Amino acid sequence: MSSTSHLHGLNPEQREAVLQTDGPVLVLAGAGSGKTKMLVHRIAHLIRSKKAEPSQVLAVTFTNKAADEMRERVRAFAGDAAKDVVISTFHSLGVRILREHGARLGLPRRFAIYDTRDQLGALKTATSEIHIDDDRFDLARVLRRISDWKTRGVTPERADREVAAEAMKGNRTDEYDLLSAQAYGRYEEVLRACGAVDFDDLLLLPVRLLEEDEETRRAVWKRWRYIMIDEYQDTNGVQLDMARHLAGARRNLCVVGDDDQSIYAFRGADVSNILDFEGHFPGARVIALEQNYRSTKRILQAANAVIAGNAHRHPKSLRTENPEGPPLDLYEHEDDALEAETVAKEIGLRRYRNATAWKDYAVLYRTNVQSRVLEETMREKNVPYRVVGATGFFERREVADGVAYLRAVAHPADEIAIRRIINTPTRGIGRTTIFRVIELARERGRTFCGMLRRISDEDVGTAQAKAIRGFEALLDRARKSLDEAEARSAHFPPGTGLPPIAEWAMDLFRDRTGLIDSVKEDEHRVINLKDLVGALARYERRRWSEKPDAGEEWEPPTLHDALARLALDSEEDDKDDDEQDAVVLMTLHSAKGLEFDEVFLVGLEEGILPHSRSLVDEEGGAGALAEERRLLYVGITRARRRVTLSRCTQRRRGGETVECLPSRYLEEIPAELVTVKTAEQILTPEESAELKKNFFRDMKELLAE
DNA sequence: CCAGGGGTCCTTTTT
DNA sequence: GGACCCCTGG
Repeated sequence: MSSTSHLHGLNPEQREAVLQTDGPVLVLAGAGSGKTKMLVHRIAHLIRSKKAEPSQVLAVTFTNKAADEMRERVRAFAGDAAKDVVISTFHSLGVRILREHGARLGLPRRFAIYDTRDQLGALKTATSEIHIDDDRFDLARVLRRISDWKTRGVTPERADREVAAEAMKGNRTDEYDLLSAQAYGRYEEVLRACGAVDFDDLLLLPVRLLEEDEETRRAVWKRWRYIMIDEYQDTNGVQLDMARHLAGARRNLCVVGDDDQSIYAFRGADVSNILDFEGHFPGARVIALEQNYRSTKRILQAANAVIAGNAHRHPKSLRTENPEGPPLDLYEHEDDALEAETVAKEIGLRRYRNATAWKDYAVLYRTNVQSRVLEETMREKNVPYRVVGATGFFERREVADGVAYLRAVAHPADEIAIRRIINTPTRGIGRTTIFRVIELARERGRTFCGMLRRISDEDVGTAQAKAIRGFEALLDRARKSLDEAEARSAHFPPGTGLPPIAEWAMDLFRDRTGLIDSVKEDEHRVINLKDLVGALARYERRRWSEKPDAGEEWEPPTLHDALARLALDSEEDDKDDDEQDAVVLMTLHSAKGLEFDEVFLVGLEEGILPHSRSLVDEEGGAGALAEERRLLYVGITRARRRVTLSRCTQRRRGGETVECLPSRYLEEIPAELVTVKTAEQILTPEESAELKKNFFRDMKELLAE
């Protein structure tokens, strides 16, 4: 077999990118240009041409969703030979490196991973300890500042010096800068004392290891010989460093991305990483994928017109051989309730007329709050929908409590988790007692958790001390029974019932802690807790299904590992799998990388898109507006067949009604591509009757099932 | 000292 | 729907 015979089905650009396996390569992949297909072929080519063992190939993505999808497609295309290829997110890769080599940085073998909520808790501990009145400050803002330093690799000492230097020069220093610099160091200490790392650390610490530790470096270079990075335009400074270290002297690095789809500057992503790739990796080949396979000509023209307004871009021009397609629609509504209603009606009508499925339609918005009205209206009109992303499963109070219990058991030093559940359900340990414990811990130079373990009747009241001892005993017993559950889970494949760790968790929530009992008046909350147990069960089964055939190393399922995955994969909750037939609601950010037949882009107004925060220029500068434009570009290019835009002249925000002006980007779309409509035009009385009949029929079908 | 009820404010985008 | 605060009653 010739080594290139499997490349048919690719266009010449894609083929060139696949075959370019030595040295650094930048693939500028326009929207809808089949870049995932190209990556899948590239992986297969590396294996088939015997350039690398499957396990020496590493593909890095940003989201678990993207990793899952690529894994699936690689397996479908290249079969079992490719199952050892490592496809991982940056953060999971970080966990992997830290588990193996983190001890060199003094990290415990089983560290906790803190999400934003936990980070805020840790920051609050940190600021209260240095006697900063936290009421006056928005800690989320302080945290963003700290995170910003971390993603740029700035240490607390350097942050302190920089801020002090600015103040010395008499520059107007933000009091937030001063506070953040002070809090930063203490925040890091709190994390270490809790045996925890935050999301930034998952990138930062592995890079530090790769820089400072020869052994880690050698291990990584030995392990992976061909590196691929998807969505490269979203990398930040630390991720660029990681890319450099992973590639090493071999520089077999292939990055794929589209600078026009860079939408994560707010979390440190730096477009210049992709714009200056040839500077960072001299001698790099640059290949552009400019053929679009996804959208109609009109959609592409509209998208191109919008993005053309941005100055600093890699020049490229997308073309397509797809049909012209219908014009884009633009609705102008009186308010957001009417907007939602029209979207729901339109989808119902079009689905009926075109005999399409609910899941062919997506509604995209700039901010999560916008989903509220849409959800209400969809429910009202019996349109099945699915909200992707935020206010997710893990943010529900009871689920967060459940997870905190799991963490309190798995990580005895995890102060944030323990403080969250020490009095849920209430067991007589109130605020005053907690403050007393914090005070005592400081006086005696102990950690909060250490203090809890040694509390005496004289330290707090007798009743309180008893309650604390009871709580500690509860955790101890839970730890012992977890050991047994993990032992069973390691030795026996899961049967039909709940696997051991999941069963243990169920027992913990139901009997040991009374958590389920405390929420039993709300059926939903009980179900959510059971779903959390279900997530553990799925984890255990998956772990077993990944067990290699013989001899090879395999990590049996553990609660600690399950928690790490849960923390990194917020989508873990889509138990009712992706294939359910429902309209998809999500933010423009979540939509990147996806495609739909029809896309509704709502809220195209000044203040929403572009978002008001990008106008006031906190630290984003002029770049913020360019990023808003890219968001719209991403939104438009998600559609295969049809795009419907809408805006409102009024919108309810909080309690009051505010006036809205059309988004500045709307007038940049050539008028001949757009049909302007008003809500009255969509449905004639006959159509509306037709629609009703349709719903009736659906209901009947549903009941028949 | 603790629990629970009833106000207030707020919400850019995410691993 | 949250997180947070203040108030009341045990």
